[in-house]
Amino acid sequence: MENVDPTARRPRGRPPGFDRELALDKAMRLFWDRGYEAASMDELTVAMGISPSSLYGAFGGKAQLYAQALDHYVAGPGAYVLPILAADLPTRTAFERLYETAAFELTRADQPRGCMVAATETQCSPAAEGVRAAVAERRLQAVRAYEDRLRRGIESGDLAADIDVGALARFLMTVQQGLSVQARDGASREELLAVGRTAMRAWPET
Amino acid sequence: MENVDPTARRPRGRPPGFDRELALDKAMRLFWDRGYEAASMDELTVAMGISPSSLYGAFGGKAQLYAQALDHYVAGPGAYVLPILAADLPTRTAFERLYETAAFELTRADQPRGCMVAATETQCSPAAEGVRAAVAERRLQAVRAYEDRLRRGIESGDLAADIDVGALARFLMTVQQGLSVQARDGASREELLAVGRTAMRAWPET
DNA sequence: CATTTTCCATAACGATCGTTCCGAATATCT
DNA sequence: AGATATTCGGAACGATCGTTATGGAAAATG
Repeated sequence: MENVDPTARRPRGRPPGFDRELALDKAMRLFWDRGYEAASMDELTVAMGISPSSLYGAFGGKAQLYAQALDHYVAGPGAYVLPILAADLPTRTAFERLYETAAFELTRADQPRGCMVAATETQCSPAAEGVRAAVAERRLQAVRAYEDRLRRGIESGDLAADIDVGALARFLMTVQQGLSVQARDGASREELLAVGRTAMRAWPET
Repeated sequence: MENVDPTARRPRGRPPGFDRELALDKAMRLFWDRGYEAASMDELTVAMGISPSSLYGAFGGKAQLYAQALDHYVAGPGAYVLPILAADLPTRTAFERLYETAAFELTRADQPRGCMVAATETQCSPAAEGVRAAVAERRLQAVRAYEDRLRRGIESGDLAADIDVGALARFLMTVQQGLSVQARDGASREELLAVGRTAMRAWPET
């Protein structure tokens, strides 16, 4: 934190007239709900409560705003994933909890449905290819995080050493992606929970 | 078939200068690759080899063209699903084969990657809400087809009568949707096959 | 209070969006 | 041949896209 001290030296000119974090949060929610291309600058500026010139001054442009909104998502509404993987739980329990939490988070009434990363930006115009690639990279990171967690499970002995870590991690991610589509299509929390429980039946015998 | 007879009576005016089915096929591939909104009329007319006026005359407009392209997909590249469900196979074998075939179809070099239905149009501008709803309805139909197949399995005795048909069907569909995202992200055929095999471990004991 | 610096609302930009209009082309029917 | 019917290519439409330029308001410093 900085600049919370009222006596702190402020820069020379007129101070910004909006809360940067709050504006970013509004942008995140619109991108999350609509996707990158379907969220227009007009809608963004209205949602954020700022003018185009302010948006460009503070964030750089639409693509850069999306990138920051994506970070804001991963650090905010999507931040539930890593702590569950990092927690001191049996490996199987960790993924059970991951799906339970996902079922809850993907269907919250106070948020757009689904995940901003899992199943978005799979199609786009050539102009948005950069954004698509950035989101796809996030998905790849998630698979790698799953793999790391599974390897840790093997090391700690609660997962057989001969399992195909890549295949299992990719399967677990596949279910997450499918859950996100289902959530966007209006599936209920209970339905997602049932899907997650069914998926966990694929867990390898120890 | 009709109008294959060369002596058949032609309608009054100038005959169309393009093959309607072929043009629809080209449109389908572009929509399949790009999604509805990211495929522009300009690109569509170029890909189809016709002018905007011909497109409107023959298909009605962009949204109607998409609807017909979606039918064309389901009757064409996406037609592999229903025969597998209808085939006289053990229920479990049917879904094993479905995933094997999906892994093959979703990664064909001569087609856009992924499925045109499974994980597309989950986000869009308000103007395209109708298209989004139409694709979502197709997804719902697929889940229902899975449920029907599972119920048939219970009747024929190769599936326990007390299983949660809805949950299992939805899980199977969830995996299909996730596979489509993976395919679009560049996953290999072998990786998708491995995911499918892993998913089938969730199959209930008989 | 004057000056300096920054912010921001508005308007305008060129490009592209989906759609429509119009004249020329090409067929059949009388 | 002339009238009629249908299609086609291309230009043009209004709307909206993301972005930038302009100019005045606001709040700091000196």
